[in-house]
Formats: sequence, structure tokens, C-alpha cells
Amino acid sequence: MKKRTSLKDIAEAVGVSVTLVSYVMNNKEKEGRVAPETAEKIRQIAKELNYQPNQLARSLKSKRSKTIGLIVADISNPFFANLARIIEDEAHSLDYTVIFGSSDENHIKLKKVLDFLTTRQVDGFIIAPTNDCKETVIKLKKNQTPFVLIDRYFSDVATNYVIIDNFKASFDATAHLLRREHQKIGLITYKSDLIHFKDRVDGYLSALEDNGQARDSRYIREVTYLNFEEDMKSAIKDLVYTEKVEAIFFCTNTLAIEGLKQLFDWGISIPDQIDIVAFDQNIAYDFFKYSVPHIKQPIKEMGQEAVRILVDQINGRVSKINTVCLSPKLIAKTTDKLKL
Amino acid sequence: MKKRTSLKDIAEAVGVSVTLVSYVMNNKEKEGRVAPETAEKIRQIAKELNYQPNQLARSLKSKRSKTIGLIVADISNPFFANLARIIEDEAHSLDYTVIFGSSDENHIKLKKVLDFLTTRQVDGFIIAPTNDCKETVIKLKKNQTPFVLIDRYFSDVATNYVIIDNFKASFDATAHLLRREHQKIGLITYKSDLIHFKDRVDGYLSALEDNGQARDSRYIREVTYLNFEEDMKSAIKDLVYTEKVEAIFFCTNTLAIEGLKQLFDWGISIPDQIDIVAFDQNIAYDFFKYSVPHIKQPIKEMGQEAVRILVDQINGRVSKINTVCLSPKLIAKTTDKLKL
DNA sequence: TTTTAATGCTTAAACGTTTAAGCTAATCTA
DNA sequence: TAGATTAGCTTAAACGTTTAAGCATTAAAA
Repeated sequence: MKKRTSLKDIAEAVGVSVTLVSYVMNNKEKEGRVAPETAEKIRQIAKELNYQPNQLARSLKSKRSKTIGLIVADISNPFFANLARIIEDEAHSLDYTVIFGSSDENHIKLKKVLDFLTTRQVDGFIIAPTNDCKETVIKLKKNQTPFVLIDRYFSDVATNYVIIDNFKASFDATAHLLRREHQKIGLITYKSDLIHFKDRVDGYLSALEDNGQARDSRYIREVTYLNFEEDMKSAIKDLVYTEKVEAIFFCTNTLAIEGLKQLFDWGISIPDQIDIVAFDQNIAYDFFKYSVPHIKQPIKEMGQEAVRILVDQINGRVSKINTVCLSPKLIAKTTDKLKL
Repeated sequence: MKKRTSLKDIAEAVGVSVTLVSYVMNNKEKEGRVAPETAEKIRQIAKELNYQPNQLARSLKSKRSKTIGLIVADISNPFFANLARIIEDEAHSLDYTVIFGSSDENHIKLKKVLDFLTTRQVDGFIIAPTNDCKETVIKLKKNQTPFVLIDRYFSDVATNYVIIDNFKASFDATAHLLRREHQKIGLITYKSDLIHFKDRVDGYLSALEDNGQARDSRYIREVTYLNFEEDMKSAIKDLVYTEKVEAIFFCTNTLAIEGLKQLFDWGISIPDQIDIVAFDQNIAYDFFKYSVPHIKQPIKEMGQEAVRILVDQINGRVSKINTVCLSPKLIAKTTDKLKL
């Protein structure tokens, strides 16, 4: 790599001190009291030499790297990829770069990635926390590292976060299925202590209760990340053939996709045999003859709010905790025929 | 953000010079000739103070940021998201972080992102070049900035690149359709000067020629990025209803997805009415009753090779140009019934 | 016993910035 | 005309590292 031109190079070429060049390059000629002709000359030479400031050196001095670290479960998961794109745009518009890492829903990996990015002097983090990472988050808070949790949060740790109203999402989804006169509604979620899953289960149970049914966990199945496909297979088999549920609500996009695959493999017709609601959008649904009812997440707002809150905290514009809970929307064609 | 502990802090706590601490932290006690007891004490205090080196300062000194810039068309496109994930893993394993940006297939945006990331003292780039960005690439080369092109390349500019054999991919796809006895095979591509599209068209034409047909562009349709859906609509309408093609080969995953959507909208049954081959995998295909024939790209190898080549160049281990052309694979069930 | 070598440390400069403080010469005030 | 102000510059220190060079002190070699 060719040597990049520095302030020193310009200073030597013009025959002035580095300081003067710095003032001009930062448009602080007034404070630096630089003669207009000198400023002009500096600007010209800077252009000729194609000067680009070394952000590293700047950061070292200012203790601001103008970089934010994004840690998601998996950047190749469409939900996070979409979120990443929004965050990229928003960050760039505020002159921040984004550096990312995937945790694979594993708190040890998350800590590793966090440490790795911390070394890089990131100004702050946007993190989708994993199961069991509460300690890491608490430590981050103790260190006063600016960060915002996204998609998930901890109810007993006061942090910035941007989430959706998972209770409502789930309540609406279940209510939709109840409106379609189903008696037995299954729910498939991940085995996890993360609060957003608990909220989703809670919304489901409350909708049942609202409908005069018991808060019954009988039709709830939890699958693990590690044994994903196998668990899903038995969950579906169990719900459909043993419990004979009439509908299933899938708590995430990955669950919905895998669940639907298996339902298809069993030759089960949707929504006639099994009615469903999915969480989050997916391109695949565009190809279903039947328009898949799903919870639409306001991804754009989530990403933008997260960046905004983080940058505000980085700049110390705000010291209090900032939490945002956005409203998801159930997308279900009202024209969908009822089951009866 | 609380002040992070620096070498100086440790030095003061132990009562030695910063130099000594630096030697120990870099495991260069031998060269630094540090007494074992001193080294032990330093290590202990460093641990107590939770020392994490400031990579910024290191980079400034070493002129190596240990960061690579990834510029793709759109990080939310599944192909690039998957690629990003591979690149992340590979880079992290070599102690490099990844900072990314999306070009939206626009060469002006690409240049902007490139400049933005350059300021951040990236050690090198992995770039999916856009149409019309040749000048930018040439400039990058002149500056001796290490970079690798990915997915696309320029035949008349000698650069590192990692691509797939697009000619073969397309040839195989077309040959597959010919084997299924189609006479009129359509091809839908983007209007672009990028060589990989030209190669894909060329592979198609050559397959036709090999089959005794003319190298006829009659059934080729080009759509634009800007007017994507409209263009696709007229392309499909034109090919299906005017030209009455029997099969269509889609040159990218985005084209295939949008094309299939429209075919579905027209109520056209696949593969009976229109037979197809898609480029790249997509989750949606998992839900088709008919297993969608598609070109499978070796994404993992692409990402890994790109990082390997880039890091080799950054470290000056290699000065010559490095090009990799990987073999794509046509995935088509041999059991698919022939049309006749 | 004198010279040489090894050991264990420190000093200092550098990477590219930013910014407070200082210096000189010209200009203004009274 | 003396004193104060201002314009236009420079010096120097700092951010957190790395690393060459130097300096005592002790141990080994001659």
C-alpha cells in the first residue's frame, strides 16, 4: 500500500506548520487565525495530494472511533441482515461505520465477539443478546460502555433497548386464530430464558384466557438451537398427530420456515388442515397460494431508533436509560375464509 | 465510557516503564530481557486491571488496522448476507475485523462507501464491483490498495478476484433445459456491462449453438435495477405470451425470485407450462412441490478464498495477481420428469 | 585481574492527529 | 509615542502503542 498523504506532507509542501494545516482541514481557520491566502494554498495542495484524514489518529486523540459494533445472532439470517442494512444506512449518515459479528445464539461466542470488537475501540454496541448473556450485559453496563439491546432485552436489567411489543404480537396472532374458531392452538418457540420468548408465550396464554380458555401450556412446544430440526420434527408430529391441534403459531421466522417445511413434508395442507401464523416476513411466503398470516416487525424503525439512541448516548447527549417498544402488526387478509 | 486501562496504568501500578509492560504483553520477554518475576507481576496486574490493548494505537504505529472493508451490492440480499457471514468467520479467525457497506449496484455510491471506509484505514477491500465502476477499481489498483473483487470482475483489468465459472454455470443450465427437449429457451438478465452477465449470456448462447441452434438473442431480455418490477413484468409477458418460450433461465437470485413471483401471478404452472432454472439457492424453493433446478454457488469457498487472497496480499506474502474461478454446480433432480 | 558479555531495566522517538499556549510583528488606541 | 491589541504563525504536548538504542550492574571469559 502506497503511503497515504498526511498533514505533515501538506505542511512541508506548503512550507507551514502541521498545526496550520490541521486548522484549515477542519475549517477552523477562524480560531486558528489563518490568512485567507495561506488557507487557500493549503486547501489546494491538500487536494492535489488527495489528502484523506487518518481516522485512526483522530480517534486516538479524540477517544472516539466513530465506529459502532453490531452483534447479532447470525448476519445471514434475513431478519438480522435486513436490520444490518438499515443500521448501516443510518450509521453512515451520522458518519459512523459499522463493524459486525455473529454470536450464533451462544453467550460464550457473544462474549468473544464483544471482546474482539472492544479491542477495536468501538464507541458503542448494538447487541441482540443471547440466552445466558445477562452477566456480560451487566458487565458492559458497569464499564459504562454505551450500548443498546435490540430485538431482545432483560426485564431485570435497566438498559437501553429497542424491541417490539412481543406480548401484543403474540396476543394478536393467537386472537386471530381464535377468531377463526380454532379450539386447540399450538405454539412453537425456542427453549430459552430470553424475555421476548416469555412475552410471546404470555401473549398467547393471555389471548386464550381472554377467550375463556385456561392458561394451558399443553400445546406449547420448545425446540433447541442445537437439535433444531429433530426437535421441530417431534414438536410438529406431537402437536398435529397426538394433540390434534388445529393451528400453530410460530414464534420466530426460523421456526416458521422450518415448521412449514415439515408440515409440507407431512403433506399437511395449510390452512385447511393446520392454520398458522408466522413471526416476521419471509420471501418464501410470496409464493404461497395462501397468503401467510404473519407478524410484521417494523425493522426500519427498530434499526433507526437503535442507532439514534446509541449515538445519543455516545455523545453524552442523554444520560438516562432509553427504551423503545414498537408495535408489530398482524398481517392477515381479512378475506381469508374462516374455517367453519 | 469509563477510561480503559492502558500500558501506562499497568506500568505505574507495577512501578516499571511502559516499555517493559509492552514487551510482556506481547510475549516478547525474551527480546525485552524481562526478569521472570517482573513479567509475572505485570501479567497479574494487567489481568486485575482487565487490560485490553488499544488496537487503534497499535494500528497507528504499525500502519495495519487489521480491518477489512467489505463492499457488496446489498447486505440484505441473501447471497451477500451469506457471503458476509463466511467472510466474517474467516476474517475473525485471522484476527481481522470486517466493516461493511452496500453499494446498491450504483458506482457513485460504491465510490462514496469506498472513500468512507478508506478514511478508516482499512487494510484492504473485498468488493463486489458494480456496473461502471471500472475507473474506481483502476484507481484503487494505482494506489496499490490491496483488494479482491468477488462475484464479478473485469476481464481487461488485472486484479485479484474470486468468481465462479459463469460460462459453465449458464451452459449447464441451458443444456439442462435443452435435454428436456425445449426448443425456445428464454433468458432474463440485468442490463449491465459487468462481465459475469456477459459470460452468463455467452454460456447460454454457446449451449444453444452446441445443440445445433443459432446463437440467437431473440429470447434474451434485459431488465434494469431501477425499474425492476415493471421491466420484469414486460419481460415475462413478452417471453411467455409473444415469443411463446417453453423455458426460462434466470441469471441471478433476485431475477429468479421476482420472475417466479410474476409467473405465479400469471397463473403459469412450473415446470409444465414454463420450465425454469434459477441462479443461486433460495429458501423459497424449499416450499415448491417441484424441486427448482438451480445453479449452486460455492459461497463458502468464495468467501474463504477471498479473505485468504486479501490477507496474503496485505501481508505482502504474495505480489502477483491471484485469481480464483470456482465451479458452480447445477442442482437438478435427475428424476424430474422430462416434458415429453 | 581485566575485558567481554549478559541481564534487567529505561529513555526517547515515532505513528498522524488535535489544541492550548506562546511568540513576533503589525496595527490600533489615547 | 507608549501601551495594548490583533493577526498570523509556531512550539509542544498529548492520545496508546512499539521498538531501537542506551545505561548500569552483575556474571563469565581471558
